[in-house]
Amino acid sequence: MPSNRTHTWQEIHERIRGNILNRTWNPGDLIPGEAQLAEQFGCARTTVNRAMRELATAGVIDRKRKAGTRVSVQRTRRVTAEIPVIRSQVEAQGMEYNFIVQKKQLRVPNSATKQAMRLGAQQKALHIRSIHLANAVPFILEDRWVNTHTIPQILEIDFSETSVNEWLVEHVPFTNGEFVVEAVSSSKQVAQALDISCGDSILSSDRSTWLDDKSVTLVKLYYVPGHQMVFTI
Amino acid sequence: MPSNRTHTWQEIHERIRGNILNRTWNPGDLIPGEAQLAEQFGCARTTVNRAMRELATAGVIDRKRKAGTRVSVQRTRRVTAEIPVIRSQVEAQGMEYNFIVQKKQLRVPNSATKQAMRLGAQQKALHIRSIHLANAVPFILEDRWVNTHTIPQILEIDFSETSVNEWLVEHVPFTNGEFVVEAVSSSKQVAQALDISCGDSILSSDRSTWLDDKSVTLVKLYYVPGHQMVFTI
DNA sequence: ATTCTGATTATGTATGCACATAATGTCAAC
DNA sequence: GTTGACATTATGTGCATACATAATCAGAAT
Repeated sequence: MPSNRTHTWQEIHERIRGNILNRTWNPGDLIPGEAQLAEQFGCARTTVNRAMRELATAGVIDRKRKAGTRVSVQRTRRVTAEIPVIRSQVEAQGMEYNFIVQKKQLRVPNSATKQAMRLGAQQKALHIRSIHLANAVPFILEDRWVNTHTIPQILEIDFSETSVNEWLVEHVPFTNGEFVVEAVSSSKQVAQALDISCGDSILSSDRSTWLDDKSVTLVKLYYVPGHQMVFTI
Repeated sequence: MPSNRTHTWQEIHERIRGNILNRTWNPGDLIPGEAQLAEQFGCARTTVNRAMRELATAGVIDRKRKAGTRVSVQRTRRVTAEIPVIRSQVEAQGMEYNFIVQKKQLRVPNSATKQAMRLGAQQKALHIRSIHLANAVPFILEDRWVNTHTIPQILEIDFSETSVNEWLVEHVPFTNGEFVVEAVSSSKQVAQALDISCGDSILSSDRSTWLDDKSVTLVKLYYVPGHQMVFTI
């Protein structure tokens, strides 16, 4: 037997969204107030409020106190994607994952990196370059800097079993970060590491993560040609 | 005078997040139950619930009925970006926006496109190719298919003033979609349109949007070399 | 040992109410 | 006409309570 509750917030969410999609209310239109909708749907204002709140965070409607709620006009498309740990990404495709650490040294980075990580002129950081393999074939080249002032314990870790990537995800939290994607032409060095032709068009991503105002790590990934990043709208 | 309310859900949100970041609770750890936290913070369970719900949708914690709440172990990085209307993107950089419509014809698309839009063998669709300019310099090449069965009214529109892009955003809602990014080597045709060298590495994005199970539009954008897409984590 | 059943428990959500807060409109004072 | 005080209003949030639901566990039946 179904619940005797009149409506769930999700139903209201759907009905409001439906009214928007059916053009009952057009972009820019003022939607009836919460109290009014609550009466119309036969439920509490709280319930309508929750449904509306979710719609607002999804960018479907714009809300302002006193002014009321209106259907968003410029619905900028918000795309999202889950960036998985590389191991999962490989194993999800039924391939065997491996990695090789090419370099690992504590040194003073170049000025661009120093600036990006807000390091002092003579401060060193841990530089790690590794290749991620799928079924023994190069898949991603990783060039990483780790701020040893923020994460001093990383110097003690042996990275022959776990990749830096995985260790950091497991052990180091971060508060915010940035992820930049661009297309580059593979340099000789990158081409050799990934076993591709020099000049091939490949995706590269730069990720920087922060623990409050302290930089944690700066990673540049070079993907093999043809790699796609999928986002949902 | 401050409110005599004990705590806002945002404060609780922050305190819980803080406890996670400070490693008071480690990844995988079980967090005290809602009732317990409510007592500890001196507020209603509803308030704790809301804070926890937000943390859960942000991917910081995992919740399961009866099992309890634990700090997420595999914190897959969820990145998001707002993809603006191209005009805004250009004007945000203080440049003048213009566009040129190169082609516009109703015809039967190739099989890949037909499949992607779930069109019948002989069904036609509107094909529009346009160039977006920033300060009169080519910025993005757009290759678009519009499903005229879903959006028949588009055939009546004059696209000399507004771009297809903008018209669709304004007038056509969609329920879901996909956004794929990859790096490609510019073909002769693309290079000529964007006024770049053939073979340059450029970003290309494919966006498909749907109104329930009916395809709305399929757009391929070719960006100018060096273009970056920025996401926040 | 295995399966089934029911109790227990943590999260999920609806409701009525009260009050907070921002934006807006109104109206009087100047 | 401009300014400023005040009422009004729609959204925002907190609380106590009640009940729903999924997962789990313990113990009984087989």
